[in-house]
Amino acid sequence: MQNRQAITILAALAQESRLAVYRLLIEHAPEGLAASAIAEKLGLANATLSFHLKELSHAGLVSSRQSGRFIYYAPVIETMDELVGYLTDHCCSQSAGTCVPAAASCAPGKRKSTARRRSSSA
Amino acid sequence: MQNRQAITILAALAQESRLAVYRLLIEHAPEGLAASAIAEKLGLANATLSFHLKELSHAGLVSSRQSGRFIYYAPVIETMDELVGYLTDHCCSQSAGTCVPAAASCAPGKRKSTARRRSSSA
DNA sequence: TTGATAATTCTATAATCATGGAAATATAGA
DNA sequence: TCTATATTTCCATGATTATAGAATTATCAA
Repeated sequence: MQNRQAITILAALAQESRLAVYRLLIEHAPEGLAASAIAEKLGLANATLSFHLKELSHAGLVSSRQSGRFIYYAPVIETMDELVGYLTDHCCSQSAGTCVPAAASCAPGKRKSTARRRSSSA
Repeated sequence: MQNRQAITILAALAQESRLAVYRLLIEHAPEGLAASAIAEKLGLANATLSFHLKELSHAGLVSSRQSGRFIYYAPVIETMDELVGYLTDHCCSQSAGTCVPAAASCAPGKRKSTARRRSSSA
């Protein structure tokens, strides 16, 4: 993960509406929700939601797929995995202490592998 | 973790200078670095760094302790732990898939316990 | 106390971002 | 095709944020 990408991801999540959207989509992972359903559940104007979904997509935090007239948005868990890794990268490397690297995941049924995760995880 | 706190933490990290400060402090966990050392390493003006350190402190991402004329700043790992938990909370709860809850940690020597972590971790 | 160093606060400016109405685009069904 | 529905883009407005010079506060050593 590059610095600029991490900033983009963090900025995407550091906003009330977008964080609510993301967490709602996490609940509905992996299939996701249609934009109209998100707008209704969170009480957001269409234009506002569209703006925020674009930000989340651009950050790689959500993906979209068309199904008829609906566009379904779903979270991309790998992105969160990588972000957490980046944030705690090289932890304590300049110190004497031993360190447990970070990991984050939420994969339905199967655990998606990323560069950094706790060794004992399945 | 409350929604507002998560926003504060994410916003604190979603800025180039602050993310650089945080990652630098992570490297130097757990003892941290003096403000002057941070300013020098990252090439930031004193006033600018002070502004950013206040944001990071306010978010609970760093702590400070005075030592003579120096003020040492160190990362607070527990905050990152809790944030990651919050971000992937209730993952897939509205779906059929099984789900591995998230965890993040970087504790020198000992693993700090938080509300949510992978069950198999030490 | 005096001088030097460390860090913060004050302040103004420039830049970026969130919001939603209105218009435009896309899809589906009849 | 025509109509209804789903979503996005355009645009203007208000609000928030980053930056650093200058002044201020705090600590130490002599």
